[in-house]
Amino acid sequence: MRGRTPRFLRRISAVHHLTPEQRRALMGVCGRLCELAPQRDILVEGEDNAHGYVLEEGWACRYRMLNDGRRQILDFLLPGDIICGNDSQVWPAGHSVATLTSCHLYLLPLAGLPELCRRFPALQEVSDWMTQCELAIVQERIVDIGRRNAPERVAHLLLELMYRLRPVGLCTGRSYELPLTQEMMADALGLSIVHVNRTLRRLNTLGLIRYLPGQVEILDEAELMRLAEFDAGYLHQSEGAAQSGDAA
Amino acid sequence: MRGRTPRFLRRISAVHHLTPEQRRALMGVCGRLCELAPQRDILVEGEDNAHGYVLEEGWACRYRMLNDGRRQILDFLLPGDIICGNDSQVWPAGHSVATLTSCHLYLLPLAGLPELCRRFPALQEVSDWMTQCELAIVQERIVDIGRRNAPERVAHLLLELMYRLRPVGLCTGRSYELPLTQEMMADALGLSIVHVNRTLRRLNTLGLIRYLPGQVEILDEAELMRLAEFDAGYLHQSEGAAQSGDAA
DNA sequence: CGCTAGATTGAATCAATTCAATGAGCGTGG
DNA sequence: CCACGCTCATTGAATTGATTCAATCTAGCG
Repeated sequence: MRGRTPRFLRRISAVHHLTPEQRRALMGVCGRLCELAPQRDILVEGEDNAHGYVLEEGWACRYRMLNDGRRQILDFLLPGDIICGNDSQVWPAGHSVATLTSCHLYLLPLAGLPELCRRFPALQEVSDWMTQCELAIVQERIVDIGRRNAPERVAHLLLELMYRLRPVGLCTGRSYELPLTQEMMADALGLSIVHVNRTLRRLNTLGLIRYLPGQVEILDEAELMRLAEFDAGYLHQSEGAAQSGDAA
Repeated sequence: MRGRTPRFLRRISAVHHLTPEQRRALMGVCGRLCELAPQRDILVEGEDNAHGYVLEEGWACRYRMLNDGRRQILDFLLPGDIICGNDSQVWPAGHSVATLTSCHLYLLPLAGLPELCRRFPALQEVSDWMTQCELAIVQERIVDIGRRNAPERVAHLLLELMYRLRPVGLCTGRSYELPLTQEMMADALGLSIVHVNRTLRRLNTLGLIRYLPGQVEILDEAELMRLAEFDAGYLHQSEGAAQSGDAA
């Protein structure tokens, strides 16, 4: 049964009440579900993008490349997230978006959205909320990279991912699948691969997490939150909804 | 004569055409102009904010504090910028906003805005555009802090500020007033004060900039842009408008 | 079985921080 | 008018967190 409701509706519903009519309207603007291999660009920096996507399954990221090959991942995109080329149509995208794993996504033509939001002011609110979530996440990342050391950064990322995966049913208790290579984490956290490795290893040894490539379990959530000064508030999830998970 | 048009209208007009009616509507929602001393909190992290502000004069910033006193500045706010507690009403602010210099600002009650945007779809576009500008700026900051070294970061910041100050008439040719202490720059760039100092000094010596506390001149813009891989596109200014300055 | 991508570890190096002083500019009060 | 105290800028020296370089190890795969 579960899995029938698209993940993005699940994610929205955890925070915003949607009438059946609004759900239908949202589903209506989505194109058909398509599949993409890992490591494929979805949106490319500098191009104009007439449509976005809804990520139903798999992980993706926003990223920027520097000339000499350095990469910075701006944000991870998880199932249920909506991917707009940041800039509704007018401005060329300032960054690229790529799949990290194989993904299922709905095409989302942006043309109809403004009209839809005008017809359903509640959807304008939802849209604003999503934008604010995104903004809050990148702001938190700035604090991470700018002022937290490696263990704090890694801890913060692992907690953020847990809290974001919960509402879409991808976190069982305190463990979840983490389909990121250490290189991807490094590119998101502004660290080197080697240092991410050492840091994960250390958090393992300290008994705060159990990390195995592809899988994490948060062993000592309280201590990890203290270490990272993590406060889930910035994710803008409602209190109750944050608890719902597959296993809950 | 100049200065009569509020800076935020000037900033918007550089990119979006506004009808006289829309201008009046925008001015109409602004409260009276008030003054604030330097280093005063405008919005406080964790509080609900029923209103925003329009920054007419002076510099401010969004920031987050960590428990041990580390500070991260997320974004500088310049004259003409609009300051909403990120989260329209519903969510407590995830960060604080404070003045850096003494400031003049209009109070901006948020209550009326959604209705106004519905009445003037063009204003919804303007609002979205502003949000996207903000998002793009913090994303660029992530690249800065995550993957650029100190000289690149400082160069990038100085260029960004120049390009942002131009449309509001605060950049004369290639020099502008920079009312930031080196500590503020350090907190924005994820560096230590000492290192910011050395880096500014180095850029001076290299002849790329002329920095004196309170004042910057970009001496070799081309080389500085190459160094920082700076591309003003992310600021979402229209091509032509970017050229207008007090001295132009 | 050899190949490749990713993970892991040690050692050397380096960019940036911290610690510690000094200097310059400014406002205030004696 | 000048001395004191404050903030901010500047510089040197020591330290360190993180990177780079270089191997080795492992698992999946044709």
